[in-house]
Amino acid sequence: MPVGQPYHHGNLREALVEAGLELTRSGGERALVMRDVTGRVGVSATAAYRHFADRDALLEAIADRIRQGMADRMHALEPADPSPRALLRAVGLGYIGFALAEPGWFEVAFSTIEPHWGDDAEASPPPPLQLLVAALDQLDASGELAVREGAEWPCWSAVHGFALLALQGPLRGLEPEALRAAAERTVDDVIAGLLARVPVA
Amino acid sequence: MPVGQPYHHGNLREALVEAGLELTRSGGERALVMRDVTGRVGVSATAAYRHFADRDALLEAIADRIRQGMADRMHALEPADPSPRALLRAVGLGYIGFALAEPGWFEVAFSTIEPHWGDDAEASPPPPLQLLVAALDQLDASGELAVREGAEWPCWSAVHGFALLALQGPLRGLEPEALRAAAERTVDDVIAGLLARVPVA
DNA sequence: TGTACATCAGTGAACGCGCGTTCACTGATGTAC
DNA sequence: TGTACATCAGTGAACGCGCGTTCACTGATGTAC
Repeated sequence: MPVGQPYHHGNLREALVEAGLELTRSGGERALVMRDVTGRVGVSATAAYRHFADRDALLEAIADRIRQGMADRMHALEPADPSPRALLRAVGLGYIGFALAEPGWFEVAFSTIEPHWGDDAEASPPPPLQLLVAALDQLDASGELAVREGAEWPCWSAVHGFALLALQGPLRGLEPEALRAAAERTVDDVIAGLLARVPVA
Repeated sequence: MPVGQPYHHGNLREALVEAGLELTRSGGERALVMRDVTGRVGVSATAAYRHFADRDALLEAIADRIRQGMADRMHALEPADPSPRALLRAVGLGYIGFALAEPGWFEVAFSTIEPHWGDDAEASPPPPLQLLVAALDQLDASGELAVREGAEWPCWSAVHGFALLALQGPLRGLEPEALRAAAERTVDDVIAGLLARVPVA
C-alpha cells in the first residue's frame, strides 16, 4: 500500500462512481470493468463489492448520474425566455447534442432505462424525459398542440433514433454541419407534425 | 462422425448462414457463437474458418440476409394500390412491425450497417432504406412533399427510435394495442411534418 | 481513561466460464499423365 | 483406365484473453464497560 493512503478510503462508493463515469465517458458501457474502476481509485478489485452488490448495481448508479447530468446540460441550453415551440426544439436538439458530444455516456444512460416508468408510480421518470414532458405541457397550454396524450413518443423516438443513426448508423462520419442540419430538420419536422392536423391515411 | 454424413458437407457456407439466422433470431447478435453455429450444422468449430475469415464476416453475411428479408416482408405489407402517403405510412409501420416481431434479427441488421453509403457509390443502400427512398420519391412526385432532400432522416430516425424505445426502452412491456397506437401516432406525426410548411422556431 | 471485542472496509489469490482463434493433422476429391 | 499427387475441406486439442466473482484473510475503527 502506498504511503499516505489510509487503509479505509472514506468515500469509496462515491469514488467508484466517479471513476466509472470517467471510464464510460470514453468507452461506453463495456468500458466499465471492475478491475479498471477499482484500479483507478487505487483499491483492490474486490473492494467494490463492499458498496455494490454487483457490476449491474454500479452501472445503475453511474447511469443515474449520467441522466441527471444530461438533463442539466440540456436545461442549460434552453433559451432564456422561449416560446413553447422554441423550448421544445431546444429540448430535442439538446438531447441529440448530448448524445453526439458524449456517446459513451449516452449509451450507458439508455442501456439501463427501466420500463413501465409510467405505470410505476414509485419510479420517477428519467430527468431528460422530465424536460420533454414540461416542454410538451407548455406547448399544450398555449393551445398549439393537436393532441397532448402520447406526444412524448414521436418526439423521443425521433431524437433517439437520430442519435443512433448518427452514432452507429448511416449518418456516422457525416460532417458536423451536415449533421446539425439533418438534426434540425428532424426535430422541426416532428414538431410540425405535432402541430398540424393533416390526415395521413 | 455419424453414419450417413459425408466428410465434405457440400454447402457449408450456406448452412452456416442458415444456422446463424436461427440463432440470432432468438438471441440477437450475441447468440452468434462460433461453436453453436458449427455445432448446429454438425461440424467442428473450426470448419467455419474455411468459409469465413472470422466471426465478423459470418455476422455480416447473416446481416445481409436479414436486411433483404426485412425489406421483403415490408414490401409484402404494402397496400395494393396505395396513395403516396399511405405507401410511406406502410413503409414506416412495416419497419417498426419487423423490429417488434423479430427483435433479434433487427438488432443484427442494424449492428453492422456501414456508414457513408451515400457517398460510397459502390455500396448499395440497405434494402429497407431502398423502400423508404422509393416511397419518398413517390410522395415528392405527387407534389405533396415540402422538401425532398434529406427527408429520409426524420423518417428513419422516428421509426428506428420508436423500435428501440419499444424493445429496450420505456415502452417495453406496453400492451400490443397501446404499442400499435403509439407507433401509428409516431409515423403519422412525422409524415404530417414532412408535408406541412409550418415554421417552428 | 484504558481495554476487550464486535464490526466493518479493505486485501490478494484464484476460480471458472465464455469464446474466438490457432495449429498440426487427416480424409476426400479432382486432375495430369 | 489406373495411379501419383496437389489441393482443399474437414477434425480435435488446446491456447489465451477478458472478466465477474468468491473465499479466507487482515487491518482499522468504534463502542460497551
